[in-house]
Order: sequence, then structure tokens, then C-alpha cells
Amino acid sequence: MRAALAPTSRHRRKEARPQELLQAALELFVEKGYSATRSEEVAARAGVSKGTLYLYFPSKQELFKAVVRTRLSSLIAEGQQWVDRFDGPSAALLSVLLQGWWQRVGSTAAGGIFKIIIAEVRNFPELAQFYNDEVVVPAQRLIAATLRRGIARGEFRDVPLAPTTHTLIAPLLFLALHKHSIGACAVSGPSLDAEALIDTHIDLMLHGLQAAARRPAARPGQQRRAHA
Amino acid sequence: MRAALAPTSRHRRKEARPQELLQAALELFVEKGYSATRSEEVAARAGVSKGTLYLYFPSKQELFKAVVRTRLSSLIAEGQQWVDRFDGPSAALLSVLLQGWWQRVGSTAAGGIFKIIIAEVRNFPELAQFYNDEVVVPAQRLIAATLRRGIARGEFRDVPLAPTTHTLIAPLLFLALHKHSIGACAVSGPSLDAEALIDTHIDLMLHGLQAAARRPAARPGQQRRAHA
Amino acid sequence: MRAALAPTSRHRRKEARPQELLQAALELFVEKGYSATRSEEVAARAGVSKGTLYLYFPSKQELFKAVVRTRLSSLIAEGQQWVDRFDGPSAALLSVLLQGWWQRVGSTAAGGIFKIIIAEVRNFPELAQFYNDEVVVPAQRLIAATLRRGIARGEFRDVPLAPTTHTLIAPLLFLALHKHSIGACAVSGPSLDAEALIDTHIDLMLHGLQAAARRPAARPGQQRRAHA
Amino acid sequence: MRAALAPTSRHRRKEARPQELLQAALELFVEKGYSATRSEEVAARAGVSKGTLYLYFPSKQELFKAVVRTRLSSLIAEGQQWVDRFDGPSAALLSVLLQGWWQRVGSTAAGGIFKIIIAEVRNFPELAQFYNDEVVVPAQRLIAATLRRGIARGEFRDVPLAPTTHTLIAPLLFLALHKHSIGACAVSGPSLDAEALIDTHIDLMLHGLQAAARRPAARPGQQRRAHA
DNA sequence: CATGAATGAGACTTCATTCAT
DNA sequence: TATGAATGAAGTCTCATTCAT
Repeated sequence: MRAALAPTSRHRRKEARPQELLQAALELFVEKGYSATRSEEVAARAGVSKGTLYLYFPSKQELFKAVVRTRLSSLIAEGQQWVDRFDGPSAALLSVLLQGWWQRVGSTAAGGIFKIIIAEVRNFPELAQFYNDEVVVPAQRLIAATLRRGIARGEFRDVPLAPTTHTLIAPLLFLALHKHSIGACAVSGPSLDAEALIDTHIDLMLHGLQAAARRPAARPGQQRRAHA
Repeated sequence: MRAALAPTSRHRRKEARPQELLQAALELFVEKGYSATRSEEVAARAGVSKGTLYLYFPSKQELFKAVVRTRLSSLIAEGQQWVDRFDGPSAALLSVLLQGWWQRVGSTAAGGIFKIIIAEVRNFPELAQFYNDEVVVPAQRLIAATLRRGIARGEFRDVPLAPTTHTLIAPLLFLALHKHSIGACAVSGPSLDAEALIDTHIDLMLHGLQAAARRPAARPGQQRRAHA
Repeated sequence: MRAALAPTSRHRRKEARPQELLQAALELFVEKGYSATRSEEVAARAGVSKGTLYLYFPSKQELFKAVVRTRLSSLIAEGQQWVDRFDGPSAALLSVLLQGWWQRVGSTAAGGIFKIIIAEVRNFPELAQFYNDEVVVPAQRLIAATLRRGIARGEFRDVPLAPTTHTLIAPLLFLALHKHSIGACAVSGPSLDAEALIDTHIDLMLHGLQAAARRPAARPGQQRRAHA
Repeated sequence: MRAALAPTSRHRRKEARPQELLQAALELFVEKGYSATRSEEVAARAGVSKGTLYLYFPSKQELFKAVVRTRLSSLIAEGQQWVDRFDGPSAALLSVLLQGWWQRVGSTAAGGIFKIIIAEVRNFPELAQFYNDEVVVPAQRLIAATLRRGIARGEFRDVPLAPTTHTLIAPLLFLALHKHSIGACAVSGPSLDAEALIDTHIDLMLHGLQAAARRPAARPGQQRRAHA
């Protein structure tokens, strides 16, 4: 089934184990939260026994940290490359970044990591610094760079960077949070239409950001979708 | 016999107990989360024994629901009255609502309730419905009513209500979430300036909402504070 | 309302309290058993507060002993008088005793005391001797005397006294036990028809006891009721 | 690898655990009753820790149900086979059934189960239905089938089935009840001679049941033992 | 006498982690 | 390497009993 040089299925399994365990752990941590996830359940979902989990990760805490490490770091670098290479209106760049984040992160399982962080970081102090350095700072740098670019090119008003970054990111993060908490419950409340929400958000933001004179220009999300 | 005199210390304690317990519970739930808070610890912080807690609240879950009712439901009802009675520009009303929410909820311990909901609602399905009925729906009604008012009076563009409500609320909620999770950790990262952030958010929103022709009018947050 | 010399209603209440508490305790002990009965519930059923119960009985155990003492002793003496005075066929005497026991004891709340004894005597060692001396021995004496009378008069076969006494009594006691345990549950099983059962039992017993030659004589239960 | 050799001590223990736990549970339930037995104590008597008990039985209630199934249900099924296959006088069959019940159930620890049911079934409604379906109904079917057989073959009088079944069973059950309650206490009262009592009971019952013409026939208990 | 708020030992059950196999 | 039986600390909730009023 596999080429002669490929490792035996046994070896392959052995090498794949950590990834399988990390995937199972991510899913369960997102579903139930860190504390409420039982290590036996992680092992079971990865198709191994409880003892095997402890062969690869010395404790539940370390397993959690490994999940965070493997799932968040690569996502940041990719975005930074977009910003560095982009050559077009800043409004379009901002739109691409936010839309892209939702498609590649927010709407996937990885989006649930934010819920875990919000929920349990305070009971898990060493994670706080790690998450701040590894995720918060680089992500804010990304958005701030884009805003600075727009202001410098005269496309955006001269807004304060940090708070604006927050207002830009928060609704998206919040959407991911919602998706993995109340949104995951069978509640007869109003369900969020993520796509519409993101379009509206971007539209609103660009309205707010753009200098009065140029406002009619470049609003990429607008062509595809009218605000129902 | 006890007539108009101050109640005995025993009686005074008895009447104060529920509030003391609710306060202790709120603090601990916000600090540690719902599951991670031990009921004995709530009792201890209120200065009573484990058993006494159960004299006033039949279970940990009911204790939590009582906290939500005391600290959120009642304020939302109050806000609805504001909206019903308000007589002035919708921009001012929106600004008052958002600023007021931060001062009375977001910046206080009650703001931590959102973290708890986000974090644990999925493991306690009964809470999902309770929170949805008691908080989510009334709060969205509040904001939507305000937007509808502005649109009807020609002050706001004809934006879609639900997504706009989300973009208006999310950054504030997110701020509260941050304050009680990463923001509560002793991390050397960038700390959020909540006041500046809210001002910027409101400014940005009003820019985005207001009809082009009238934009220069009524932006209450703007007079008092320049965007740092 | 009461004669002038009668104590005030307050005093009357005070004197009636122990009886009211004992009555409430009997009912609840029979319903739930000793351990499962909460002392607050006993107090509530007697219309007083928890503290008051402890004014009259120093502990739940003493309350239980008081219930047993006041409810079992008088029942025995009454039966003995019947035996001493009876003047007729022994079959009729036996029938009267067994029927009478069911009507005056087994079918009433007092019948539940046997359940309590069976259930809890082993966790309550000092009660064992008391119950044996006060109830078991006198009751067996009663039945044995009747059998001895029948044998002496040539009405009954020469059966062994102790075992026969047991076979005579057990089904009735068992009926009482059943009434207060499984019989009190809403179970779709076969419910016992106590009257029919007692008639059949007496019939069977007299058939078994009576000397072969005389069997057709005196079977009191038989006239009134055919065996369905 | 372990082939036909004896299992390792670890494996041997694992297979024996459920039986050890059931035995310990039976003993303690009979000694103290269901509620008064602490699960940790059951584990300790079986030589394991608290947690291990829950590895094999999901709750105290399920543990109890397993005890009933192991010690009563299986024996009743066995008895039914006896009845179906038996080829001889019904008096002998009845005698075998009652004597067998005493030897295999009544005189063993399993006889104490009836005490538990009597004592606590009312506080555990789920157990009522379980016990009724699992024990009461099958056991009554067993005896009723035997009576019906005797009546059909002209060996027994045409007695009513349900009440007769009760009179047949009750003294045995009562004997078991006594043995595990008052009989288990160090009381200087008259102790029951179970063997004699059962012989007498069977003798009495067969006298009562058998048709007048045939009474002298087949009374198996009679040859071995005179009524002391 | 009477009350009922308060206590705290103790019950059942869960689950991260260890370790003999 | 892999297993899964075993452990025991910890969590929620109950209830007999006390005692200030």
C-alpha cells in the first residue's frame, strides 16, 4: 500500500500519535473547555489508551500548551506576509485580512482556542504570558501596520491605532467565541449570520475609517452582498 | 418588641446574607470560572460555613442564576426604560447606553459574567437557555430599538439591525472579556485603555452609522475627550 | 370552651406536644424508615420548629425509642385478655385472634412499626432486647397458649408449638410489612388482597392443624367468603 | 503469551473483582441496610479503594441491583427449570422448592436482601419496580405453577392461587427477615430453629393443601425429621 | 418555652495520574 | 511501547444538632 521505503504502519502510527493526540485534544478542549475535558476522553478520541497519552505528554497541562503552540503560531506569520506583499488600496487589504481570518481561523476549530484562553487563562498563569507574546502582540502588530499604511497613504483618517485595532478585531473574535459557546447550544435564540455580520462590520469600519472626501471608493465586501 | 429599633445583629445578618453570598459568588465565579469555584469557598468568602450557603440557594447552579438576575437582568430592564423615555438625538442615546453599560456593568465585576457564559455554557445546557432568555434577547432588543429609532428619524443610515447590533456590542463585551481573562493576569503585554477604546468605538460607529448629509451633528463622546 | 379548671390552650398545647411529636414521628418513621426521616420533618408535621423537638427529646434516637415504647406495649395485653376469657372452639379463638390482629394492628399505622424494627434494629442494638422482651415473647406466648388449648381439647393435632406459632403469625406480619414497603409503592405488580389472604391463611392453617377425623367441623372464616 | 498458563495475578484479580465487590456489598447491605452502607466501606471490605468500586459499578444503586440479579434472579430461573422438568408428586416438588430455597437463599447472606427491600424500597422508587419485575413476579409464577400442577393432577384441593402462594412463601421470607434483623442481635430471646420450622411449615401446608382422600401420600419432609 | 440560622462531619461520585503487566 | 486497573484527593450537597435571640 505504501512505497517500500515508507515506514511500517506501526511506525507510521507511532510518529503520527502526537498529532492525533493534539487534534483530539483541540477538539475536546474547544467543545468542553480545558478543565472539563477528561484526559481519558482525549486518548479515546485519538484511538489510544489513557496510559499512552502520558507517554507523549507528561501532563494535561503540557498537552494543552502543546495544542496552543502548534495551532496558533503559524497562523500569524502567514498574515504578516500578506501585509508585506500587498500592493493595492488599504481598504482592500484590511478587508482581505479580516475576511481571510474568518475563513482560515475563525470559522474552523482553531477559532475555539480563543474561547479556551478567555475561559481558563486565569487559572493557568504561565499560559498568560505565553499567549500574549505568541499571539496577542503579533496579531495587533499586523492590524496596526495595515492601519498605519492606510493613514500614511491618505486613505484613512488619522485614527488612534490601538483602540481602532481593537474595534476591528473584537467583533470577529467575538463571533468565534460565540460560535463555540452559546452558538453551539441548541437555544431558540437569534443565531448569528457570520457572513452577513462580517460584511456589515467591514462596511461599517471602512465608513468610519475612510477620510470623508474619499468614502465612496473601494469597499470590497459591498459588491457581493447587499445588507439584507 | 423590636419595634423601630435597629434589628438585632442576628437579624441584620440574616437579611444581609443573600447579598453577601451573591457578591462573594460573583467575585469567585469571575476569578475562577463557574466549575472551578468551590461552593465552600463562596461560603468562606461571605464569612459563613458551607451549609449556610445551601440555606439560601438550593444549588450551585441556582446561585449562579441568582447572580445573573441580580447583576444583569435588572440593569437591562433599566436601560429599556431609558430608551423608551429618551428625548433627543439617537446618537446621544446610543452613546449614553454604551457608556452607561461600561460604567455600570463592563467595568465592574458583573462584566466577568460574560466570561463565565462564554467559557462554560456548553457544559451546562440549562444555563444556555436561561442566559439567552434573560440577557441576550433583552439586550439585543434594547440596541435594536435604538437603531430603529435613529433610522426612523433619519439620523442613521438604513443599516441591517442584527449585524449592526453585534458590531456595536461586541467590542464592549470583548473588552469585558479581556479585562477578566488576559487582562487580569500579570502580563507585560499592552494593556487596553478601556475609556479610549470605548470613545473610539463610539466615534467610529457613529461615523459609520450616520447618514452622510448630517454627519457633523451630535457626537456626544467627542466633546469631552480627544482620541489619544 | 373548656371548663374553668382546664389548663389554658397554651398549657394544653404544651402537654400535648410530646404526643403530637410521637405521632408525627411514628408516621414518618413508618413512611421512610428511621434513618431517612429528617428530624426537621417530624417537627414540621407536629407543627413546631426543629428546636422544639429537641426540647422534648434529646436526640433522634431517643425519639425513636419513645415511639416504640408508647406504641407497642398496650397491644399485647389486650390479646392476652381475649385468650383468657374465651369460651368456645379453639379454631374460632385462633380465627378471632388472627382476624383481630389484622383489624386492630396490622392494617393500621402501628403495623408499620414492624417494618422499622426489621429494618433498623441491627443498627440500633439496645432496641433489640427491648423489642424481644416487650413484643416477641408475649406475642408468642399468646399464640402458643391457644395452640396448647386446642391440642389439649383434642381439637388440634399434636403439632410442635414454636414452629407452628411462627407459621401462623408470619403471613400476617408479612402482610403488614408488605403493606408498608412494596405495597406502598406505585408498582404495577400483583397487589395483595389482605382480607382474602387472611381468610385463605386461616383456612389453610385450620385444615393443617385439625385432627383428620374432625376436620369438617368449625372453620369460621369459611362461611363468609368463598375462595375466589 | 499467557496461553494456557494461569493468568497473572493482575489479571486474576481483575476478573475476580466484580464477584468480590458483590460479595462485600451483599454482606454490608444485609448488615446495615442499603442507605447506611457507605460505598467506601464496600470497597474496603473487598480490599480495594473507593474509586475501584466505581470502575465496576456505576453507582451504589446499580451495585445493589447487580447483587439482586446475581443472588436472586438467577436462582429463580433455575427453580423454574426444576418445575418444568419435574416428574413426580406435586407435594414432593413443592417440598423440594421450599427446602431448596432455604438452603440456597434463605439460610445464606442472600436471604438478607428481603430485609433491605422491605426496609428501604419506599425511599428508592426505581428499586421497587426493579425488584417487583426481577423477583416478586417470577417467584410467584414459580409457586403458582406448582400449585396449578398439583390441582390439575388432583393432588391438591382447588385453592385460590395468589393467597395460597403468599401463605406458602411468607413464613420462609419471614424467617429470613428475622435471621437478619432481630435474630442477628445478641438477644437472649427464643431463637428460631429454622429447619424445624420449615419442616413444620411444609407439613402444615401439605396437610392443608392435599385433597382429603389422598392426604397420607408423599410428604417428603416427614421421613427425615420428626417435629421436635 | 420556642425559634430557626448556623454549623461541619460525612455521603456519593469523578478523574488526573501511576505502574504492573 | 502500550495498556488499563487502581488510587485517593477533591467536589457538591445533606442533615443532626446547637445556641443566640
